[in-house]
Amino acid sequence: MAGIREAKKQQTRQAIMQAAIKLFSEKGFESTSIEELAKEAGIGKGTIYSYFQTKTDILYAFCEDELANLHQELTDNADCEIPILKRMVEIYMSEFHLITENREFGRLFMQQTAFPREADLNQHLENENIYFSLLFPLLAKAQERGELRKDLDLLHITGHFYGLYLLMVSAWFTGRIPTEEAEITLETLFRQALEGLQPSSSMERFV
Amino acid sequence: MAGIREAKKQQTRQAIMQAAIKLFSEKGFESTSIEELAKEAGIGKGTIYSYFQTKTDILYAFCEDELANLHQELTDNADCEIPILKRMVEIYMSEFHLITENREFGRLFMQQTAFPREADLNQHLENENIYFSLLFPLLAKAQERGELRKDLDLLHITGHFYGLYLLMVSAWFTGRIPTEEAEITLETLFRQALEGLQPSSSMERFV
DNA sequence: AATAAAAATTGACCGCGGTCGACTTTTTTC
DNA sequence: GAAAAAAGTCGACCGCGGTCAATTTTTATT
Repeated sequence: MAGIREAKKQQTRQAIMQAAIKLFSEKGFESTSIEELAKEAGIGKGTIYSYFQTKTDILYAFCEDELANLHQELTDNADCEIPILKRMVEIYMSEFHLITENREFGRLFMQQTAFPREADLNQHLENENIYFSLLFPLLAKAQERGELRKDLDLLHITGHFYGLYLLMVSAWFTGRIPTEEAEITLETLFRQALEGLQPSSSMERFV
Repeated sequence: MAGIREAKKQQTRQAIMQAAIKLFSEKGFESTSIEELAKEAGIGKGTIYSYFQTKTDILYAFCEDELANLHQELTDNADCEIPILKRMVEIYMSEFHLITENREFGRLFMQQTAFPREADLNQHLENENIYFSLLFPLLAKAQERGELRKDLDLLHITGHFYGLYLLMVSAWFTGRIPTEEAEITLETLFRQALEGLQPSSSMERFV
């Protein structure tokens, strides 16, 4: 039987993930040692390292699973026709929700996502592409509808929104905004971005 | 003499910083052990921990020194009258320059600045205030000149620019933009922010 | 079924960051 | 200036993340 090994590997990987979810949730990431994790998963310590390169990789694997689910969900009921502002807030807030669920996971994940180690770049770019494939269609449609300027690069627009999201999450971690204000803050920032920071010609009468 | 102890402490602190700059530059942050650092500074390992709480704190202390110098410099020749776009690009690019000088320092610093550990929040907020005291006057003046909308919160405007800066730095770390494109990218993003992502009334003829 | 080759598992081991109680130096008290 | 108190220094020690040579398990070959 040629499949035994493959099947077992998947099983072991799952066992590690399950143990990780359990122990990380119970005692936190830092307080859980690799040895405990291995014991809980019913394997030896060294074996873990033939499934994950580092301890944090285990965490990221979990985060990416969650994120992949989320993106699938978002893609499935992708309604391109609702206003872009509302839609973008919706998308980013659902990601933000994952972060608030476990602050410590979230911190490490954001650190690694925004400013990744050189070694993790490939994996990072993969995730980014998933993102783009979700956002580009939405933004392109919005351009066609006249909600977004057509002379702007889609990449720059995506980046613009993402940058504002980063800022909001950063502000949350530093305690500058509480969880319940996150959404309104993000919406305000996005609206600012759409309308522009400088007085528009049509608004000159107010200035 | 009551001052002996104080003076010595400052001296020792400096010795640690000097040793850190030397060794971190020579062999990198991760490859330098606390024990080596202590030896280079001519003190015992444990003593380091009565000056810095963690190894990374030594790094941050260095970064903050650099940043404080930079901010002093920027405050000194603060010309409030040049266009806000140009001025903001200038300010953020000079900070970005510090980051490019040592990628690894930069990564840790950005990770910690944007998404700080709970324990470091106080220190973080202090730094943020220095920032605000630099930016607020500039932005307020720009509002008066009519370069920025007066109906927007200064905090949100600051955040908006900072968010775009975060995005640009993130894109640099992920290799999406090379060093020489950093400035033009930042300028593009800032201009987008000023003009707005949606078609302005005065531009409707182009749509 | 026997044997060889390949792959996976393991835990003793390493080096590191960080701790802590023992020790030394400085300051205060009288 | 002697003794007590306070502050500072130190390195053996701890637990952890991560490695690797030895071993076991699976697959390929005949």
